Amino acid sequence: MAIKLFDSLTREVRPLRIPSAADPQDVFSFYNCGPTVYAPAHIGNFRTFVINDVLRRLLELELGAGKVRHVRNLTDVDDKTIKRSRDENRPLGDVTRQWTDKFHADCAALNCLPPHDEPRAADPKYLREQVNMIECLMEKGNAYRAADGSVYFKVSSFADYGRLSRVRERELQPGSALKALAADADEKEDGSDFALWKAWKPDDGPNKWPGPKGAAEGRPGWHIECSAMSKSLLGMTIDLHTGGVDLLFPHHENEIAQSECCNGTTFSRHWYHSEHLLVDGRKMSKSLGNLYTLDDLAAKGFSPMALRYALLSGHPRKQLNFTLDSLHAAESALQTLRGYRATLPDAGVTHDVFGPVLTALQDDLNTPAAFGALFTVVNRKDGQADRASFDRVLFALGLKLDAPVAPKTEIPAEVQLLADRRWSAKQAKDFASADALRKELAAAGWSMLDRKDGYSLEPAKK
RNA sequence: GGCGCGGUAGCCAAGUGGUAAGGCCGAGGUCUGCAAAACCUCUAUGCGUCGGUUCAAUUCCGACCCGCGCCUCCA
Repeated sequence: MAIKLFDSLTREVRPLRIPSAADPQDVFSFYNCGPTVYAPAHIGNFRTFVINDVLRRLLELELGAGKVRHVRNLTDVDDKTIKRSRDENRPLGDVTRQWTDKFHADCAALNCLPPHDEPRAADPKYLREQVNMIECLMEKGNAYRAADGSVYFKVSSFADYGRLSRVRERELQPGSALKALAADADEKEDGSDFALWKAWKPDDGPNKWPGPKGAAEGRPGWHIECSAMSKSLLGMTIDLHTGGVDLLFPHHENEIAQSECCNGTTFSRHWYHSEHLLVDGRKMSKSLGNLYTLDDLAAKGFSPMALRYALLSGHPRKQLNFTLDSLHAAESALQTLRGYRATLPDAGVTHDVFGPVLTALQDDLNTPAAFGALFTVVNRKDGQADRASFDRVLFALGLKLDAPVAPKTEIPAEVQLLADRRWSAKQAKDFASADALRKELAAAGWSMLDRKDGYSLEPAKK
């Protein structure tokens, strides 16, 4: 069964290309715009990466692991990374390595499969590719050198510009957007042109590289990295390009312009954009102070797997309002799945009762419907399910059901004493005292869990 | 102002022209001395408002109200 996915360009749900099974060279090429590594990624970033991870997993299940090539880039040279390096007075490479490592650790915690390639924009190999592409655009008359040695893409040279975001149908809000347009208007021939290469400025410090022929030393613009790295690793036409909705314009619009002008062929057969995660009903932002990282949630006692579940609990193409409540719900739901899995026989069932879960995912990545289908089977408890088929859908969703690591909490001596006294009272069948002591423990913030042969203490749940 | 998305039970969230999946919370029960866990049962005559089309609308159409996003380097 083919995977169907909404295509942002044609605005319809349509099947993804199926590579030829007979041709081992024919693989499904999938490029996902990655993070800028200058700070920890926030949970909104991870919504996109988790959704893309489910897509990757689904493709592997559908086509076979060897038939999918997944690339996700790292933006490690841009205004923000350079600013960080300047502010902290350390080399750009140190800064980006630190945050790349953190990103990888967070992805691993969220059980995201590593992409097959993870190219970096500042990698000399890919800097060369970017410069090549800019030179190609200059030769073809799609780009020009500005007075300061920067190079800009000439938007008017590409007739198809704006097809993805339908930017031509929009009218700019006077005041806000127009101001931004004016920022570097001196250097551009036209306000809508965008930078391919940025000439070095003192603020850039030591971060500069030889530019395209005729241009000044400097660094690549943001958009060109994806065009160049995608071409280098996946070829001129790829099967699928994804990212968050905010990348639709201008980033992806500009990528199309660069790639199609340089290569003379279709850039991507399919475009997919996941919607934003909101917090408190608003987009996350530093200025609103509603930005969470994985570490913030860990500090509140939530597991990364609960976040993964919560991020998938809304339809990927709809805004999802994140709340701490949704994390509580996710922890409980995961616990239910854990208990259920323990009841399953290893194998030996003739038909796959979890088919509807995968069907929901294949239908435009409907993750909430997939969870619904999953729990419908779980609740049936008709003995028809086996562990192998359950694990298959868990793989698709990327859910790991390891027992959560209980945070080690020091038990205060007085709490331990109360617990010991209660245990003794219980053994002596002095239930009145035992109950009173349980209340004292609760007041101290502890729950005492009785077993036949002893007890354990846990911090009381809220 | 332009472009786009959304409003479904206490919270979250699928879905369909023919009478509302699922998760969480909550309630009752079984089991435990009690508690916890586990398991069982229950929980929207209703899908923003008002009209229209239809045998039938939450689902289609129109108007309106409310919320959110994007509009040149934010996933």
